[in-house]
Parts: sequence; structure tokens; C-alpha cells
Amino acid sequence: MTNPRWLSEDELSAWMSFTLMQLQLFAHLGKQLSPTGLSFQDYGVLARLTEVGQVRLTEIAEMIGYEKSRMSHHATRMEKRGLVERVKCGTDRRGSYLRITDAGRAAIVDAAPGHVAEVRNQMFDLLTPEQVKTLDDISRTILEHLPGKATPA
Amino acid sequence: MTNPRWLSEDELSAWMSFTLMQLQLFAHLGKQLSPTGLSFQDYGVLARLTEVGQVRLTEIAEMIGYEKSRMSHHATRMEKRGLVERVKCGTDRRGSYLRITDAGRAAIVDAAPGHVAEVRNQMFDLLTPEQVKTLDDISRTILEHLPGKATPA
DNA sequence: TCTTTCTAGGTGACATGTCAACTACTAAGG
DNA sequence: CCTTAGTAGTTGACATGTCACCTAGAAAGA
Repeated sequence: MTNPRWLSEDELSAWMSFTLMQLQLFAHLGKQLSPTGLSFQDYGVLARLTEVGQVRLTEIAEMIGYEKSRMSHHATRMEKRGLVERVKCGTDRRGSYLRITDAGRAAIVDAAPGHVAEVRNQMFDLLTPEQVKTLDDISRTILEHLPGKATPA
Repeated sequence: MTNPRWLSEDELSAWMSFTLMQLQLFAHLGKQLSPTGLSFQDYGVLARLTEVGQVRLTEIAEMIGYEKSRMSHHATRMEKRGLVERVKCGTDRRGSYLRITDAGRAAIVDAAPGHVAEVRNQMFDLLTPEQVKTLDDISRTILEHLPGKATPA
């Protein structure tokens, strides 16, 4: 009686495990990060900023998949804690750059080894190279098809 | 100069695309659901409740990967909107069952077809059966290794 | 029994995310 | 120029999630 629009048994199994895994994995990584004083979200922002130096708010929002409002709020919170700063943009008076501060740099340098180790432990060290490749393919396929498509690095 | 504890190029690529995909996919599904008056989280709770009838709060929390506090808060919010109700547990006076109401049942019946179609459109119709199988394997592998391991259905 | 410990769940404070405006500026077309 | 439309970013209200702590009741063992 399987309605063709419903999910197959295999799909349902994958959906259940995927949604649960995603939730638990990020919760775990957040907790592991918490004693460093950074949230998982903070870490993502700082990681990007160390790569590219200063960036326009909209640009970094797109990179990490945030809506502009969320980006603005999060930038404000991080700014209050001294991790980043806003810098007026010379060519477009509406805009600002987001820039990492020394404190921000220190914080991510401190947090990175443990965080990366945990991503390894809980994920990549458990998977074969083929599985990693497939996960990358799957993720990019889904991203490309999604409406406001952002593209990962 | 690749630090052996850092991620390889392939791993980093997969990590970036996976985290971004996950964020965008669930954001998209949430938005698609929103006109029905249910959040993605509401949907998950109601879906489980329709399967199993009433369940202890701790039990459903474990099933969907919530901490007990989050479960309690979310149950309260859903209760206020009339989607679920708490029922005193006879055998253990500390505990309660969570039970779906008629309004809750009506809400998920209304929302389900569109939601499932969207999960299909944005995900499963884009993937091969092998990819789906691999995603399931990956997810279960990660879940099993995670500290407080919950197991999907 | 009677203490000591454990468990179910709730609570309040606070961090985070979403939505719908809103301001200030830029850009485009007459 | 001048009007109109679009864009960058902010804001406030509210939904959601986390954390540390609390209460009541169950369970275990002397």
C-alpha cells in the first residue's frame, strides 16, 4: 500500500539516521567547543575570517549559509565579546566589513586543534575515502538544487 | 606542510559542503513547512507520536535526539498551541506521557504530503540508491560512535 | 525501615535563529 | 538631474535551544 509519494523503506531509514546524526554530531561538537568560550557558530565565522581577512557582511553570510539578519545579529554578539569588529566600507557607505580581532585570532588558534581532532574522531576517522567522497557528492548535489544556492569553498 | 591532525583536502571539501548543505536543507524544509503552522521540530514530534501513540517524555526525547530540557520546553510550546497534551503516568508518579491531540493529528495530516514531497524533491529524487545507502551507513556509523548513542528507528 | 542515591521532568536565565519591517545608500532610466 | 527601484545592513519581537539547578518520587541497600 506504499503511496508512491511517500519514502521507500531505505529512504526512510536514511532520512531518520541522517537527521538524527546531524543533530547529535553538531550538538556534540558544540559541547566540546564550549569550554574554549566559542560556540560552533563562532568557530565557523572566525575560521572564514582567518582565511579571507576582512569581508563584507553579506559575503560572509553567503559563504556560511546565513541570512543577512542572522549574520548581523551574530556579528553583534561576537563584536560585544571582542572577537570581531565592524569596519566602515569606503566605497559603499551602506556596508561594513567584518574583521577578526587579535582576541578573535587568539581564540580560534586556541580552539582549533581540539575542534579539528573531534571532527576527525567523530567523523572522518570512521569513514572510508569512498564514503567521504560520496558524502561530498551528495551534499553538493543537494546544494546545487536548492533555491538560493550557495556554493561551498 | 599539511599537519597530519588537520583535514585532508577531500575531507575539508566534504566537511564544508556537508555543513552548508545541512544548514540550507533544513532551513528550506522549515520554510516550506511554515505556512502549515508547524515548524520542522513540531513535525518531527508529531510524526513520532502518530507512530507510537503516547510516549514518555524521556523516551520520545531519546528517539528524536533531544535533551530532556529541550523536550520539556518544546512539549510546553506545542501544548499551548493544542497540538499535544501531557498525560499523568499511572505507574510512575514523576513522569508523564506525551500524547497527540486531534488538532495535532489534523495538523500533521495536512502538512505531511507537502513536506514529504519536498524531502523527495530536494533530496531523494536527486540521489542514486547507492548514495542513499551510503548516507545511511555513514550516519549510523557516526551515531554509533557518538557518546550518548541514540539509535534511529 | 530509613537513609542515600538515582531518575523524570520542570524552570528561569540567557544564547541563538527567524521574520517582517525599516533606514540609508546606490543604481538605472527618463 | 530626478524619480524609481534595488541593495546592505539593522532592528525588535518573538520562537527555539542550552545550561545549571530544582523538585518529587523511585530504588537500593544497610
